This record gives sequence, structure tokens and C-alpha cells, in this order.
Amino acid sequence: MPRSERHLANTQSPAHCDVDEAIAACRLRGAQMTPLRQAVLSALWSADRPLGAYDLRDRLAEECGRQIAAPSIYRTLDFLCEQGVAARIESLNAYVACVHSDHDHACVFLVCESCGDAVEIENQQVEQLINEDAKRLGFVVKHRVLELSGFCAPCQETS
Amino acid sequence: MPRSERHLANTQSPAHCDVDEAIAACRLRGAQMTPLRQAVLSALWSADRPLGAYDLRDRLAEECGRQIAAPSIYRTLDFLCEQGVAARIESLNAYVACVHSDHDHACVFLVCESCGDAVEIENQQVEQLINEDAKRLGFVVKHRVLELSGFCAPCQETS
DNA sequence: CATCAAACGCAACAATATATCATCGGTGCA
DNA sequence: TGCACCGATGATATATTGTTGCGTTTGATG
Repeated sequence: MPRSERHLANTQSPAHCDVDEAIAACRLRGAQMTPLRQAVLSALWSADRPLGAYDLRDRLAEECGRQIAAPSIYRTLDFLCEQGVAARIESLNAYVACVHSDHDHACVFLVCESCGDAVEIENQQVEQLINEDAKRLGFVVKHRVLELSGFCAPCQETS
Repeated sequence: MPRSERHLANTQSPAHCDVDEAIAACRLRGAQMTPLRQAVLSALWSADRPLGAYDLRDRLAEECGRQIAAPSIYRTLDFLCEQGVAARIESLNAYVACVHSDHDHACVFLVCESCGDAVEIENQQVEQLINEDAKRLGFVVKHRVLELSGFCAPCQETS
């Protein structure tokens, strides 16, 4: 199920949004939402799993009829991540659209080794605990990478 | 300060070990500690920051007088990570020696963007919270990636 | 000492990411 | 209008990181 249909199923989580809302949010912050940036974000939203930069390039190539160069893809992804509307999953070298709309939130990704999908959850408590640890050590946190790999519920049933 | 001297400074944390203890622990589990594996682990212990696979190759080349091929390095690192005596830091594409001796523990790394060093901390509470979240969603966790990037205390003073 | 599996070497290659410079298009301003 | 500037994108090349396949060596074990 692509991200664009999943917010209805996830009603227990707070503050979901969709592509258009994400784009609007960026615009409100004064960010330029160029055609390329919108295209990349849409591609992430319509994907059913995290996409690598080169996957994205291939998907966009089909849509646009031309090749976007790797540096453009990476620049665009960096922008979207800074805006908080996408996130990089380090353990996959891949990117997902961010379902939670806050600009600066810590999210935890559950990455399924079988189907390859990554589900984003939010946990304020974890964030708080981690911040306390960091604070105690005098460490100033700029960015959080919280990823769990394993097997999602549907994939356990089928195996 | 290299890992090999740091366990004395970190007296508040539990169950620290050094290179020799780590090697002994692997042997107890029946793992073959070959010269290459010991050399790689020692190199990680004596480093003052996480090392990339190719950094490691270069360091070993100086010591051994010959080039170890990339696949050997990666195989060795995989082995050490499985044994729990080293860990991969996804956000750096690099590896560190693991200071905590438990075979299957979740550790959080504080990665300084300035000096490049990564400090390992353990937080049972975080681990527990995350496990609860995963359990609620029917997700079976196999591996955890918990990394915070930012600035460590010493680096803040100097800037 | 014979056997077997695990570890290692080697060569090629694939995937991921960045550096550098050129170009394009809008914006502000004389 | 003409011009200088700036951010976004294009294009090319290259760097860095990671993998595959296969043959050889090594070391534990009977």
C-alpha cells in the first residue's frame, strides 16, 4: 500500500498529512517547491517502500521522459529532508516521504527485511529519554537516526 | 582518546571490556579468532573514531606490509558485528569496537559532527520502549540502529 | 595424513555519493 | 530596458563504499 493511502489506516497516530499538505507546508515556510522537488516528493509518496536515489532517478525518467542526473536527485532529497517532508533511512541508503507533519520530530522507522517497507512511528518518550542521556553527557543533538529492522506482521504470517 | 584507554574514564557505565576480553569472549562462543580478525578488532580499538572499511584497509596495510582486499575487510567486519564486539554506524558508513560486552545489546551512539568520534551508551529503557512499540505493531525486531549526531561536550567548548 | 568446511585472496564490478563548472530563470535595482 | 545577482538545475567526471564469483589456503578433526 503506497504512503498516499496509508494515513487512513493509521488512525491511531497523530497529525498525518499527504503530499499536497506537505507541499503547502514547505511553501508556508518560504521554501521554493519547484517541479522537480514536487515530482520527487510525489514519487516517494506513491512508492510502497523506501526508494534509493537511483531508483528514484529511474522512476522519474519514465515520467519525465528524460534522465535527471544523480546530483540533482541528491540535492532535491537533501532539500526535502531539511524541510522534514522526507527522511533518509540510513540502514537502507534510501528515502521515504514523512508521514508526520511536524517540522522537527524524531521518528522511528520499522524496516521490514522481507517486504522492504518502512513504517514510521512516533514516540515522544523515546525522544525524551534520548535527549536526557545526551544532555547528561553534554552532547547537543542535531539529528536522530532511529531504525529497527526485522519483520512486519504481514510478512510473518506468510512465512 | 582511543577506545583502549576510555573504559577507565567511563566508570559509570556497566560491563566494559577491552580487546583481549572481547577476543576471549568470542573464543568462548566457539568463534575462530584468526589473525586477521584480531588485527581488525585491534585496529578498531586503537582508533579514536569510527573507521570506514577502506580506512581500515589502509591502516592494516601499514601494519601488515600488504594490502588486504576489500571483501576480506567486509567479511571480517560482518563477523565482528555478528559477534557483538564491533558495530556498524550506519550514518557514517563506519565501524567501531563495542565497549559493552553483552552479546545482544542495543546501544545508542552519540556521533560528533566535529571531531568525528562516536561514543556508545546503553539505555535499557529506550530499548524497552522501542520493543513495546514494535510488539504492539506485531513487528519482530532483529536489529537496532540508534544513532544521534550532533556535538560532543569538548567540541562545544572549542567552538 | 586425509578430509572437509571455513576463511581468505583476487579480480572485476555494482551501487552510492560528491565535486566542479556551466546554464537557466527569476528578482531587484539603477 | 539592461544588468548584476542568486538559487536551482544540468552535465560530466570522479570518488567512495560495497558485492559477486571463484579459486586457493588454512586449520580443525577423525
